[in-house]
Amino acid sequence: MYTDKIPDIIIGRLPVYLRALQRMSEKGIKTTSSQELGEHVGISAAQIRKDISQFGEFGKQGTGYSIPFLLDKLREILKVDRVWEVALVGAGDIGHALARYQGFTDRGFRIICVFDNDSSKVGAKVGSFTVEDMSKLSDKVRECNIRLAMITVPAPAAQDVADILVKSGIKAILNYAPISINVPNDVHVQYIDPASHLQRMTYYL
Amino acid sequence: MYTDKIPDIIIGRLPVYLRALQRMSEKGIKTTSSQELGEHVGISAAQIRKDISQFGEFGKQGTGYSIPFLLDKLREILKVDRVWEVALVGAGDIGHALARYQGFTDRGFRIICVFDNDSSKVGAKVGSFTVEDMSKLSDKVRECNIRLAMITVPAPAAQDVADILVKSGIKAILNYAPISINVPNDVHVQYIDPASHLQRMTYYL
DNA sequence: TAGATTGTTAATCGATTAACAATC
DNA sequence: TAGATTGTTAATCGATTAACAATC
Repeated sequence: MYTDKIPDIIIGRLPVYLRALQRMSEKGIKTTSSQELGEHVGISAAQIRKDISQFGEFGKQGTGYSIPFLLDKLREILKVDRVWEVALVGAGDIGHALARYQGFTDRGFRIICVFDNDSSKVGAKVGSFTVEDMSKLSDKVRECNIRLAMITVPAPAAQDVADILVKSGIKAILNYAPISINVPNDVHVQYIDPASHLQRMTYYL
Repeated sequence: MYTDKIPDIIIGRLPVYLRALQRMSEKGIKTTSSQELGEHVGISAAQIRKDISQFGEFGKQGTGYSIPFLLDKLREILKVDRVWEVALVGAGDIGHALARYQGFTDRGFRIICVFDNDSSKVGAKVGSFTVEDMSKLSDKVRECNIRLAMITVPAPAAQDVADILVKSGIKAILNYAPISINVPNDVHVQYIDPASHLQRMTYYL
């Protein structure tokens, strides 16, 4: 175990392991091996052992890994052994879907507010939330000390929204707008763009 | 230029370049450099030149790349110089959002049918589509020779849906269900799982 | 004990970067 | 022409794999 500086590519695989282990756990499975987990997620057993061993000796020779134990450890490593409050900006179709999404529960996240700049949407209900005006965004993020946000506004508005979020203290952004956004080095961005994902596959067809 | 076997990691960056170039083009910009494009997408100029040069000599010393020309080439390489028909399975909130999503137009994709196994949803309208029963899925995919599908069903149903899709001839799947699915080697899968994307960032907070 | 599987090492493989001649 | 920027090479850096001693 050497906790120096873990490569980001390893960090990116941990949520995949965590997700698979959560599924196994739901099925009542209590133990797994790097071999078995690897078959589930499509990653070699050697790589899984190497990845996990970066953080400690979580397995047992001969028997493999205790799923509840490894779940705890991975949640702790990824800091999702708590619940993060998330701000959602954009109350369109995708925003609606996210506001009502059940999949954040038990994975460490909870949306707590929804914003839009469209006055016809402000005040309306989206899931269990009342849409607030964009002008309230900054204060809310600061007051509640929110660190995470999701952007589901149209592409031309995304950079402006990102700038406001960054200025308000947001440190991680999940961007659904199909455009690259520029943020300071200490702010993390992940992109979800279905067309890009599809384009990555059509190359091979 | 050596068209041997392009690494998948390069293919994965091409949609990002394509997206950025499309934005520049919309703004009326006609020319760019590896330097400028790199600043937009957060990738080094050297890497962009290297990636692009895998496919041909598309730039000019001194002036850089013609955006319309590079757009054409990238679309051709990624095979999105045409329109791919896509089947959507799952008419929940995410399915709704995708069915109504305007972002596929001009990026090479068009949803042509929506399926669900919930009899209360079958026959209902989702965007401009009428939801069809899952039992019709296989025939439809075969008849229309559909190669691409998106899965937006709950996790426990995703593997079954994937199996049906694969058996019907689907070769690329965009999976929104938060679970790894197993498919044959010649079928491509991409995952969209907001919780996983967020977990990848909380590590750094 | 015998069998199974980890954690880790060393070797291999692949990706990124820096540098620069070529040339627009 | 002078300045800018490509495409490509070689060097560096990083990731993956194979193998196996340790040990449950």
